[in-house]
Amino acid sequence: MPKIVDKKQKRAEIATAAIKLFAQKGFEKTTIQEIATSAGIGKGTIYEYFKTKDDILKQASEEIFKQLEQALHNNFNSSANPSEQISALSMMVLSVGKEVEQIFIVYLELWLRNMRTHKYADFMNIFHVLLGEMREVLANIIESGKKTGAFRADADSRALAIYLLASFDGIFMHYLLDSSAFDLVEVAKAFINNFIKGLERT
Amino acid sequence: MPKIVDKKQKRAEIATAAIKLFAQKGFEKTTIQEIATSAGIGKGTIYEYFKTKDDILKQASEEIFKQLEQALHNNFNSSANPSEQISALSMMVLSVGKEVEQIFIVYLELWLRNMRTHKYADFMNIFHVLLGEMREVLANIIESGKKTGAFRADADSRALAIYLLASFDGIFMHYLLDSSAFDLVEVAKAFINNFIKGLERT
Amino acid sequence: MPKIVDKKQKRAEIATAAIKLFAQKGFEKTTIQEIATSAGIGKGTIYEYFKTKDDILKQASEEIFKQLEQALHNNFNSSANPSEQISALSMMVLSVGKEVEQIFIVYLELWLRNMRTHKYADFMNIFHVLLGEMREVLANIIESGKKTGAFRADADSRALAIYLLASFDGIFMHYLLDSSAFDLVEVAKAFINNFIKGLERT
Amino acid sequence: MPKIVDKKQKRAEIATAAIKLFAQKGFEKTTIQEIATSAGIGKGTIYEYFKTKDDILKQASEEIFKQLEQALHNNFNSSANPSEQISALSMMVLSVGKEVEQIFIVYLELWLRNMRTHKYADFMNIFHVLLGEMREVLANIIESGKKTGAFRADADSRALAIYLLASFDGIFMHYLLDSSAFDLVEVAKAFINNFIKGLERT
DNA sequence: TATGAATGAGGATTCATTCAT
DNA sequence: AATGAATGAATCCTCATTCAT
Repeated sequence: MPKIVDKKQKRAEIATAAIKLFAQKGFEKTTIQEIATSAGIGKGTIYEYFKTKDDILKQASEEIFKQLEQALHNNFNSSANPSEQISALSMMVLSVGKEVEQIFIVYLELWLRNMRTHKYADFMNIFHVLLGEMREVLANIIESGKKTGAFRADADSRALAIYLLASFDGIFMHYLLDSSAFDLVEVAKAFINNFIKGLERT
Repeated sequence: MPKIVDKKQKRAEIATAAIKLFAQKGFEKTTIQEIATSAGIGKGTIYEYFKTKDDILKQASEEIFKQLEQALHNNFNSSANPSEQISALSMMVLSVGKEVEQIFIVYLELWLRNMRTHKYADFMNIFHVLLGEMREVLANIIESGKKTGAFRADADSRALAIYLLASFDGIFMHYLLDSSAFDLVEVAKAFINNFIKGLERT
Repeated sequence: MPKIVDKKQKRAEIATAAIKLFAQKGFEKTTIQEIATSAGIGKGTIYEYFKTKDDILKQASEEIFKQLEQALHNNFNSSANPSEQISALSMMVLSVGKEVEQIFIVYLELWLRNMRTHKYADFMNIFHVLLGEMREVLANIIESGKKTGAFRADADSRALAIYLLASFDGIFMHYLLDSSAFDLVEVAKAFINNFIKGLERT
Repeated sequence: MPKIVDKKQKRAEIATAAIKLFAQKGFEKTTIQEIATSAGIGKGTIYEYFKTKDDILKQASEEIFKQLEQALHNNFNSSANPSEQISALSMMVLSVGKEVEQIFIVYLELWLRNMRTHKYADFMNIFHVLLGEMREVLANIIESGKKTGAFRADADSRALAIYLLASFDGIFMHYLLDSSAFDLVEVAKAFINNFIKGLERT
């Protein structure tokens, strides 16, 4: 009887090794040999777990979205008032910190790929749903603020939610290009604070 | 020196052809042959104008930043009050429209490349400067608003400028992935409006 | 030694599975995995019965010649006069029918392999002997016809035997390429009949 | 301006080099590198002339049929009486000699490939036509013999033509497997002579 | 100057074979 | 004995780059 292996686990392990490399060098520039070496296995073994190189990217992206989702669900507790909730949610998203940097870079590459094909390929769907959910959550918070009278009644909650979420990608992108240019948390705090101020009734 | 101009012009032409392809397929997946064909010249001729494939990307990125810069400088006239200036600047950046979509995709790929190397390679420097300038312009507008008393005195103008500019990339990125999900201008207007509201004294 | 028989039997079973695949896809294009799957066993198990992939081909060819031989010996009964014997032998060879088509294709591939190496490798020896025997049998029939005065005295029995046997491969080959082009038995009958006519004294 | 090359000629040259190797080692076992080396060019250059490895086989087979056709058309002159014509045609086919041995081996491999796919792929079509023509020519000769009263009126000219042509492949196949076993021309002469005797009226 | 023919380094993928269980 | 996980040698093919014309 052959060695018993948790195929799923091993797939995930390889994907993790791949993500690191994809982040460092990009998908195209990363070779199967490098992934194998990084995963501590033989080149051929990769093909026991993945059909093609693209398949690795697919698995890797699933890994990524799983992590993103987890990071979000773990950290967010919807206590407090709408203003605080927005602030908390924003900080949470942006403070995921170093461990997600790599993830974000691959995430950006995936984004790019999907931009080009102009359709949500496999994996991107997962994210599409996640993004939709987050927009909803955020819009609801704003709506609830409007209901309590804390926020302007004329605020377009969906539009604001969409843009605010998008802005997270933007600031992260700018931050990762040159992290010495500014302090991410500080800048974000100032901005989110201003965003909330814009919402609040006076 | 009758050929000098020609050479420069041809470089630009080739770069333009390249940008289109880079946007469609990505840098790695675009072949020299394709660029040559698209530019209507022979494969070997490319090397009369560019040292390497990377060199084409460099020229392409210069082309891109030239266009971005032009788009910005052309449209922006610093009339009116700070609030209106912010609004105008924002709309201008975001309303560049279809012709810049391709540019943006390549711009994103360049961003990704520089994220990975963790240093501003050649071409990126140009952008670094441009970004710095824009941050400065925006921060100054906010500062001037503070001076006139229109804006909160405690507003961190640099932080807000940094984040607002970054947010443009974010929303554009989200928009280009799925342009049917929302109306870019509408969403941006609502958000910028809120941003200004957050700044204004009450 | 209870396992000995099993082992032999299993070898034969695997070889049978292999022959089917070799006929369909050719030896090179058939993978060990496919043979294993087709035989209903694990890939590794193949190597309990065969040293290498070539070894399977060897066994398969033995299987093939065993079948060919059996088909011949079963059907041939040397009754009647020389003319009838030739006719019967010919028809027997050619009427083996559908079940041997697969066999013939692999047989042809084996032939090709041995043509290339310009030596009778292992398995081919068996056939070499079989071919020799058949030539002998056929030549003897002709000789006996000459002795009884039924056949021309100047007939070169060995040459005719060699060629006639070879012609069976030729017509089978043509038939298998496009079995709709002609009726094998009908064509063969006409030809063999003419062959015998050529032999008979007038 | 680049080197001017007769692409067609070079394709043929490479195909010729390939045929030699295909005959020696078989298509599957012949590597692109080997073909390139044998053709005295670089591995990559092959792909300037052929899309894939299969494409080389296709070109090679065209080369082969061109040669076969030429060999036949060059040598056959329809003089003399039907008996002599048959004799001449047969000898011609079989006496093509050494230079066609290689060709024949590849021809056999092509045959095998097409047997498997059960359809005439590209190249095989050419041969199909050639075979049809030859059957026609041969059948016509027999028919003309029947008309002059030299041959039996009841001879099935088409069947005999089909089989006789097929027999050429058979005897060649046997001869090439072990050319020391018999003298091809001698054996063929005896056989063809007998074939004609079978046809002739008595 | 312009070109495309030539090239080989490089990379994805396949698969026979080994071996630990 | 039976198995399939692991492996790397081997191979096809791509493509940036060079260079002769």
